[in-house]
Amino acid sequence: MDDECTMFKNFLAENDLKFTPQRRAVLEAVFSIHGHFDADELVQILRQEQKGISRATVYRTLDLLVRGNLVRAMELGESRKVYEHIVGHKHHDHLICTECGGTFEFDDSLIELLQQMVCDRLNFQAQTHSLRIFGRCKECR
Amino acid sequence: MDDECTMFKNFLAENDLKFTPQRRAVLEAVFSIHGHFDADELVQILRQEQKGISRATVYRTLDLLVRGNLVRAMELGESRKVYEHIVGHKHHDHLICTECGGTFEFDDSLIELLQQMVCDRLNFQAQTHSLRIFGRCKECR
DNA sequence: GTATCTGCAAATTCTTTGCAATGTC
DNA sequence: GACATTGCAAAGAATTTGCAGATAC
Repeated sequence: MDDECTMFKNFLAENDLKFTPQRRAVLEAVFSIHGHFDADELVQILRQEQKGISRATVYRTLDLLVRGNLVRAMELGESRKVYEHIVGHKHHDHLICTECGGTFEFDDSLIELLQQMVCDRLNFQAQTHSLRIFGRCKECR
Repeated sequence: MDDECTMFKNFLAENDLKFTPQRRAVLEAVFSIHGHFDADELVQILRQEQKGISRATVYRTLDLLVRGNLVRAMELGESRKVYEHIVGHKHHDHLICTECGGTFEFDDSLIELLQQMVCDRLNFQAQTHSLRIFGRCKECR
């Protein structure tokens, strides 16, 4: 629980940025959510906490967290961006139900292999990937 | 070249929609582009053709083309949506360079297999997928 | 003829930015 | 004390929508 805080502080220090109460609050909110969330959900959570943190600060901090590799940004087929924290959350991919909009995570092991093969062939240096499989979930079939 | 036109007409007829000159123009523009494009590029092309087709119509028609399975919509890491036509364009995935923003297509054969495995396990009925590998391309390394 | 289309401009949605006041190191 | 940061409100970018007149079938 202090892990991410230290990481964030380090990232900030390395870039001559400051660790403010607002940034701490956003960080805590982000790590209190166990799944996906979007910027607005974060704003709502922080609003409930009465900390008076502005939407602009949420966006700005989210950007820092992504750049600091504490948070991953994704598009799950919707228009707005969706985020999830990285620490203690291993990489996974998504099944997205086109009927109910639900998302389901799955682990990839073969994909890493495949990624390697493709990249070798094209002389590409892979950093990360995003695999989304769209279809109909168990319930909606 | 008439293929997509027939398909689109069929789709429209099936849904009690009309085949208008504007829709024909958008269709032709879409199939005149051989790679990815976004809504605005389409607007520009049509503007050059002096056909006076409005931005709203472009968006509306693009939506129809996607629903009619003539066009695929994707997000390649940018904020705006990117499209490509489907007919005569087999499915592929993308390598996206995080440095220069370039995109490179590659074919997937293993992925289909992997998709099947994952879906069987989770009782999910796959319709399509999108695999994006982010990293640095040959030039940018 | 009638229900669908179109263009227009206004509205939405999500995100970013300029600025003056404030706070961190 | 200097420079980063904040909130606010305004600006932006991409897309959607309401409406009145035009049009395909």
